[in-house]
Order: sequence, then C-alpha cells, then structure tokens
Amino acid sequence: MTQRRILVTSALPYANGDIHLGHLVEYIQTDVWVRFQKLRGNECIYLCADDTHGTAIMMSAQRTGCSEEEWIARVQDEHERDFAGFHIEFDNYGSTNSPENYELCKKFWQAFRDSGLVKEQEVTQLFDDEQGVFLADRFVQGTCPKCGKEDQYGDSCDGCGATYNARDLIDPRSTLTGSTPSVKSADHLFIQIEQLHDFLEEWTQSGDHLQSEVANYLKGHFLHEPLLDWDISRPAPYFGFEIPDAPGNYWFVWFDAPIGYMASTQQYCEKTGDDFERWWKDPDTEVHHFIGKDITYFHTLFWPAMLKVAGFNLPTKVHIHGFLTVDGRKMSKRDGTFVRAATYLNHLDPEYLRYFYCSKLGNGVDDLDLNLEDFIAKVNSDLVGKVVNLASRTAKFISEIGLSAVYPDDGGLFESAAAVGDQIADAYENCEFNKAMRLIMELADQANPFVENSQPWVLRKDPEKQQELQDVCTVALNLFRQLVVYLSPVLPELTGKANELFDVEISNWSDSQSPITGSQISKFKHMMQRVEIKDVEAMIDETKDEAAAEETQSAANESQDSGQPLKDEPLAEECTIDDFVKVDLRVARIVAAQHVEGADRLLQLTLSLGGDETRNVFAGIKSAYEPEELIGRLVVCVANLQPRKMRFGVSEGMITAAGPGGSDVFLLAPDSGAQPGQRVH
RNA sequence: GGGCCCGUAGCUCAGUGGUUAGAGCAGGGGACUCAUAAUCCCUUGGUCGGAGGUUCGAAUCCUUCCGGGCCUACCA
Repeated sequence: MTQRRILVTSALPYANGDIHLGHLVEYIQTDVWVRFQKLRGNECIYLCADDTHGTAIMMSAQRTGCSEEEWIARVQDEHERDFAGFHIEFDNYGSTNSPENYELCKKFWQAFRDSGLVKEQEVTQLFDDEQGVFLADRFVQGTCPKCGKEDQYGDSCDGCGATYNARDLIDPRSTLTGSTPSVKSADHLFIQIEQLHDFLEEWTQSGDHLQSEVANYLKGHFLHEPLLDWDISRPAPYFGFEIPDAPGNYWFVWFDAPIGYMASTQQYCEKTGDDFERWWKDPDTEVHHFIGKDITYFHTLFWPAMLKVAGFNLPTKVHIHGFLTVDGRKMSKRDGTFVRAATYLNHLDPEYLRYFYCSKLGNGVDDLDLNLEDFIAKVNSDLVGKVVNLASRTAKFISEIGLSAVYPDDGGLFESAAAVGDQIADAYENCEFNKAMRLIMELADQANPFVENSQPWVLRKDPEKQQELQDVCTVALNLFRQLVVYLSPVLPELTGKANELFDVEISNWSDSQSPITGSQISKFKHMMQRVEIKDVEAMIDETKDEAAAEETQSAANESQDSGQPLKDEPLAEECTIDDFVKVDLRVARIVAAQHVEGADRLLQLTLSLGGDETRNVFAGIKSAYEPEELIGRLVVCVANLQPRKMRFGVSEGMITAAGPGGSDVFLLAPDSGAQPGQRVH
C-alpha cells in the first residue's frame, strides 16, 4: 500500500468557555481517526488552534478586567490541558491570534481583492452608545414585534418563530449595558460568493467530499437560490485583525478562523522544518476537516470558496457529526449533565469516554447519546470483563517462563481474528467506529471461551503439563495483544500498558497480523479499573454544584444594582450586637387588615404572633397594598416596640418594609416554613 | 409548512430482497474459581412502529399513516 499524506483538523474551539463533553465527541473522533492513520503507516498530521476573535471575546475580557490577549492566553492554557487529559494529541495547537494567521489572512484577502469579489456596502445596525460598539443580534434583546413576547434576541423569536431585523424589536436594549441602543450605519465589506455558485454546486454535489445528507441539505437550503453576499468586515472596536486596505475595519471572526487551520500548519512546519506547500498546494495531499453540524455551512460553502479563490487544496472530505445528548436530553447545567472536561477528569478515566464514544459513533450526522447506565455497562463488560481480563487471567502463569518459542495451535483463532483486521480498518477509515468496536468485541467474545476450555489454572498444578500451560497463555496473551492493536487508536493508555507487559512496542497495524513468541512477560499490573456508579454520580453532583455557583455569581454580576438607594439613605452608625438584640423581630401573620377612616396612608392590621397573642398595628402602606391581599401573609414585625398612641388608636408595633415610600413599599416576608412567633436572629 | 435522520428483544444496536430475524448487556438456570463478584455453558424474550402495495419470496423496495430527533422557514 502506498503511503498517503493526510492533513486533519478539528474545529477550533472558541476561546470563550471551557471544553465540555459535547466538544469531546469531535476531538476524540478526530484523534482516533488520526491515530488510526498513523498506525497504518500514513503520513498524517493533526492540527488545531484556539479561535480567539470576535465581540464575545472582547466582552469576556472586559468583564474580567483583563486584556483580550491575557484572556485568550488563559483560556488556551485550559483548553490544551483538557485536551491532553483526554489524550488528544495534536501535532500543533495554535491560535488564530498569531502572526502566521495574520500573514495568511492577508494572502486570502489579496486573492479576493484580485478576483473582484469584494464590494462595499452600508450596513445599518444597532449601536450601544455606552460601550461604543455595534451590537450583533445576540447582544440585543427586546419584545417580539409580531407576537409581543418579551426578552427575545435580535434575530428571531422563540415564541412565534418570527424572524426580523434587530431594529424592529420593540423596546430594544443592549444585553451588555442594558441601555437603549441607537441606530448607526457603517460601511462593511462583502464577498460576492454568488459568483462562485457553479463551483460550489459542483464541489458539494459531486465526489465524496460530503456525507450525502449534508449535500442534500446544502442544495435544499442554500444552493437552490442565489447565495447572499457574505458580510466579512466589522467596524472598530473589534478584537481581531485590522484589514490592511480598510483601516478601522476588522475581518469577521469567521474569515480568519478557518485560515487558522493553515496558520497552525505553518507553525508545525516551522517547528519541524517541513514544507507548508506540501500540505496545502500538493494535490496528492488529503485534507480532512472534522466539524459539528452547527458550523456546516462555513466549512462547506465559504471555506471551499476561500480556498478556491486563494488557490489552495480543497478539502478532501468534511466529516460532520451530530451533537451530544446525555440520557436522551440536551446537556443541561441544572441536571448536572453539562459536564466540563476538567470535571470529568476529576472522577473518571478518559479512556472510558473514548471507548464509549467510539462504540456509538457512526459516519452520519445523528446525535449521539451518552446514557450513563449504558456507559458504565459498556466499559465494564467490554473493556474490563472481556479484553483486559484475558491478560489478567493468564499473564501471571508465565511471568517466569515467558511466551512459547513457537506459536502453538490455537484452532485458528489468531489467524481468523487477523483476517478481520481489514474489515476493522475499513470501519475506522470510514468513521464507522461503532462498527469497528463491534467487530473487535466479537473477537473478544471468542477469546475468553478458549481460556475457559483450556483451563490453565488446572494445567499449572500438573508438572507434566507446563508446556501446555505456556502454550495456552501464549495464545491468550497474543489474542489480547491483537485486540489491543485494534483498539490502540481508541485506547492509547491501555496500549502503553500492553507495551510494558510484552516489552514490545505496538507501532503498526500489522502488529495485529503476527503473534509474538519466545519473549519474556513483565509482572502483570492492573490495566484498567472498573467504572464505579458512585464516581459517575460524584461527577454529576460536582457539575450541579458548579452550575449553582455560577448562577449565584452571574446573578450578582448581571443584576448591576444601582448605588442610588444607598446614596439616598446612607448607612447608619455602627451598632453592637447588643444594640441589635434589643430589637425583637418576630414573624407574624396578618389575620385582619382594613382601611382606616380618615387616614391617607395607613392600614390597620391585626397581627398574630401565634396562639392568642395578637397586636394591633397601624402601617403606612395604604398606597402599596390592598387590605384583602395582605390577609394571611407572613410578615416581620418589631414586637417589642413601645406602643404609640395615634389619632386612630394605639399601634402596638411596626411591620418591616423597604422602599422610599409612596407606592414603592415592599414588605419583608420570611421564606415559607417560618411560623408566627418565631424570632428573627 | 418544508428538509434530513431514526423506529428491530427490557436496554444498546447488527442485519438493506433469499432457509425457522441476530449479538452484547440486563433477566432466569447451571458450571468454574485463573481473573478486577471477572469468565464459561444453557435459557427466557421480538405481529422487525401501523396499514396497504410490488414480488415466488419483504425487517429490507414503493405508498401512506403514526411516533421520536435534528435542521429550517412561507422557499426548495
């Protein structure tokens, strides 16, 4: 077989949040595919980078009070650490905010200019005057102009499904500052991608570049009509690259993001002395992109168009996968299923997830479900029970004598399993990892009965049968090793442990085709722990805790409470705890409430402190509450206040309330469960 | 409303025209004791979402309906 040259990428994670289990579907899928290609002896490199530009990054940096550069450096550290934790092995991991990327962006841009596809057009957008930024749709909220539903984003309404221009929102406000945006115009640069329509039609609909359902989707949603011009620039302020021939304007993040694949290649080449053009200009090189279905059209329309215009290799294939659900539902912070990569690693082995995802991943765009029960069952019964068990039940019998010098008769087991290798390889190649895992487990199911029938634990007691014992274990261990070769793209750590056991490196797929003999066996060490339910539960619990903490945090951040009340009524002089306990605050129930004849602001309340204890209280809350709505409510009253004689009778206490007065009066209410008469401490 | 995908055993899924529909897990029974309560043997379990049609023959092809998921919007 001739060696292929293959360049592989995963989508660039956005430098605005943590890696979570949903992201990992893609990185694990890609990493497994790359490891498989390398194992097959192909020249293959895996490239990725952080996607660092755009308004959202600016906002995050601003919120945390650091520069954008500091922010993205911090996020990138975390991303790389998470990936390493899951054994995702990049040949280079770059950043779109790199000099290499800027240089490449300029080349692409010049190509577009030269091709005459760039045009200038005025765009009218909402503008946040306080922040001095244009507001993308997702940064504007307001009332839907069609159905009147409140708090809708600037592009569409999730109530009635209407789409509209953000300027049509009723009572729009900026989600950044809460202020009312103004309308402002700016010149944007557009790429007239319609001029490449024929090329895109041809590229997407022919060959094997896309999964068939994706090709259909593009045809049905985009290619059936003229393609809209692509708005490629953003006016300052914007965190990104300034466009050289349009000062004050920046390339839109989706322009420089995919170019980041190439910038990362560039860095790889500088690092290794390789030749960049070999990877992006040589037609013999295959380029494979792995992405999620959410960013399909950037990678199947814009990106091929960009590459075409700039004269680089077009993608050989764009592999598109679905989203992750957990226990059949969308990941949710509140359910504890929005699990961050780092949180997972606090409790569970990354190889579990790698295997589980592979056992589920096909080559379609279907969503993938992480059923936690299924997860535990699969890992324990397949990996621990079937595969690792083969080694753990035989290795120690021959740790002193090693493997037989000649591979014994095994009834054709090794050979037939070797013959399945091609099928397994095809499955990996076609991204049908679920099929590959199924085929491998079928082989494991044949290996254990062999051990059972050969009864090495009986043989070892008979000095006459030591040769037979060695032969049986030689077979079992070779079958085990064969499975590990097949699984090694998925389970690098297990592969490493098998390498130690045999003291022979698994370095090529062909290692599955011939048994090893005559060598020593290292002392057996456990290779994989069983998954414990409690560990999964602990991971979910930790995720829930994170979500709760985050909610508290964001409530504190987002409320952006005004400082006015404190200014209007500054804090009182410091008091001691003794001063405080003089005031006896009690929970009370309002058992009667009525208007007071002749009083402008007062209501007369009867408070019950439980039992027979009641108080008659006049409260200045008439303009804020109706008597009827108060009856039955729990309030907090000052129970030991000196009674005061008023025009309408004696008031035997006060009820507590906040607010400046008038209609802005807000009664304090205890949480449910409190009982009248209980003291407030 | 439209597009795509899916519906097979309790669960996860093979099987895309050809004997009586399979596997793993779970359930039941037995065995073994080398192994991480792992393993092995036996076994229960299915009107292949429903209904029509094509065919000598349909889980598989066609039509239609029902149910689920994803995408999308008056446009295919």
